[in-house]
Amino acid sequence: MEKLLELLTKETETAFEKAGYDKALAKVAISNRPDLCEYQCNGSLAGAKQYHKAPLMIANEVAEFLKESSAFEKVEVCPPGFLNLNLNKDFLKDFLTKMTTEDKFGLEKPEKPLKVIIDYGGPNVAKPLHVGHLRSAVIGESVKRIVRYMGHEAIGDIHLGDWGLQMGLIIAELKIRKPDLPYYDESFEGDYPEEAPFTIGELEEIYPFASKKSKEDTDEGRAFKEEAMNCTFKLQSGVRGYRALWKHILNVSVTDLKRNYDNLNVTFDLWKGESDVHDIIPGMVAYMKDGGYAYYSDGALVVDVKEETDTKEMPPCMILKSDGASLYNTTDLATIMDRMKKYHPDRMIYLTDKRQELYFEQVFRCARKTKLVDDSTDLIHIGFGTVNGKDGHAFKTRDGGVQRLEYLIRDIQENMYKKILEGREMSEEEAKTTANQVALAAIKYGDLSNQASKDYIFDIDRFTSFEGDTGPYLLYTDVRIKSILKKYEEQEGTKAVEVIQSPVNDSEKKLGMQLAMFNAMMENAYEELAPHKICAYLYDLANAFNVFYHETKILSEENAETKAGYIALLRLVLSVMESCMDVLGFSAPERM
RNA sequence: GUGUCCGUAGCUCAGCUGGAUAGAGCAACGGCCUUCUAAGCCGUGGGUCGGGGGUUCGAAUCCCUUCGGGCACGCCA
Repeated sequence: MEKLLELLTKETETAFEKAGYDKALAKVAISNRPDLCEYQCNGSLAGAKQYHKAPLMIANEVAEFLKESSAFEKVEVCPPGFLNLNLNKDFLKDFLTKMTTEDKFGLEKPEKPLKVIIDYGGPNVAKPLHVGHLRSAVIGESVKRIVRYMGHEAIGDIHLGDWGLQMGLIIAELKIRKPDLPYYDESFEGDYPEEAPFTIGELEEIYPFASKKSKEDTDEGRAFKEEAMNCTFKLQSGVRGYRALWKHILNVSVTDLKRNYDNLNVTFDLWKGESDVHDIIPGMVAYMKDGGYAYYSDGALVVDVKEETDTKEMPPCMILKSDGASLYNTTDLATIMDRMKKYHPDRMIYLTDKRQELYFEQVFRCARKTKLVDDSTDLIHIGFGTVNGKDGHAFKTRDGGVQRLEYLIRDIQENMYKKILEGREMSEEEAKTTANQVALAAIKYGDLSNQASKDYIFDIDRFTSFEGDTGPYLLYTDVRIKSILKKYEEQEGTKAVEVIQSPVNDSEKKLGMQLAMFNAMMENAYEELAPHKICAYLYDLANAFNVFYHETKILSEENAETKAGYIALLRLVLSVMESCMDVLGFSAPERM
């Protein structure tokens, strides 16, 4: 269905044309002077020059025709030529009624649904998630849901870091710690144990230990690094025992990652990783050489991605290091090739730290130049800012270490649990479930309500506060509505028919107007891939509801029709709110 | 050096495809619960939108310049 501002613009367009002016001037916007009017049209000012006429005259002429429109209950001309408009109440009622009957509140379906792959998460195997992984997961999940909500096909891929030197480091260290395992014996032909020879806890300890050892500037350190590289080579060459050990590492790690992402209500359709494209890299490299795209520069194989229009320096995209080894570029390009072959997506969206912007520009240009993708596929990088602590610097624990995501979440959950027990009578079990739900909303809303591209301060006290522009506030509002609806059903049963009425008071109208913006807002959030727009809308909607709530006695309303109308309005508010929350990746409890 | 992003109230941030008096939240202060969850609502104070120039009837928004800060710039990811 059409968007409210489009419908209103149609009315003003007609009036502009009838008065003899270009309808392109007729755009209606939400008023920035709510004390004067609800909507405004500034076209008369813009058209003054074109028509050599005072804007006030144009506005007056247009206003005469606009008064015939049934969409407005007030049309006023304000010097120097503003058209101030107020919406007709029945027009609003009809619009809201239509919203309730249409799928997704009247959001238009795409003519041709796109296939979109979203590459987010990007954790490394055998390394615990830390705060830095939060944004990719939270924003990526929301972007995926936005794309899906708009009616497109979205495929989320976690894109694991599962193939590099890190794996060799772990294997080399295991070799030292558990030399009796059968995996290193290349003459071994029996079956390997099904059980992994380590736990996730051990794995998480081994990796940093091995990594540190390999960087030591001693004979032992250098020898260890060499052994790790050797192990990496054997793994990548397909040596049976090394592959089996790697599988164990992968399985143990993925199980743990799934658990962590589940806690965040983040799910992936594909659990692909760098290892999945290992076998197609040689073919891709040959293709780039044969096609004349790639050449050797300082020993490394590169593809030039500089364009004539560039004003900045643009280093070439490196395909192979001078020692012949592949690097991140290589697997990323091979992944693009693989995805084109298997899925042929219309878009690929990558979520990483914004510091990788130039890198992705190079990769995308290279993919296009070498014709791994054609013009029908968009490649998009969403670079997000850093999560900082209250001091404005990168988020750290009290002792200066990297904060594990799991612990951070646990702290916030406990914090919420205490607050809920303080404020409400609730069983311990319900309080715990509710606390986790509220904690998730606090974290996600705290993150998503900022523009993705900007750095932001992860202020636990602020995010977990139940006051102001926070996740918990939204949930609280949602719960309030549920509570009223529940009481209403106890009073009236479920058989009463509720029909939205024309608003009688100002706060009710404001609430309705905010609801009416839903489809335009969602479309805009999709176009800009900007979850923070949904957050802002949700907050405004919750605010509008709370004002309405305070001014209106709903359940004690004596006129049955009016009361049922309120209930219909509340149901709409609730379902719009919950749809928004779902797209953001969190939800509200029944009570809190 | 080249490029890029940012600078808006004491703090955290919106607004940036140009419109009237620049908005929220927090913090401060003052009101509102015998009535649907006060985790709420209403109100007060608080800003030469980093500085300077330009375009325009009109600039936080567009252009130029300058200051301050972040980040990135071939063998990391």
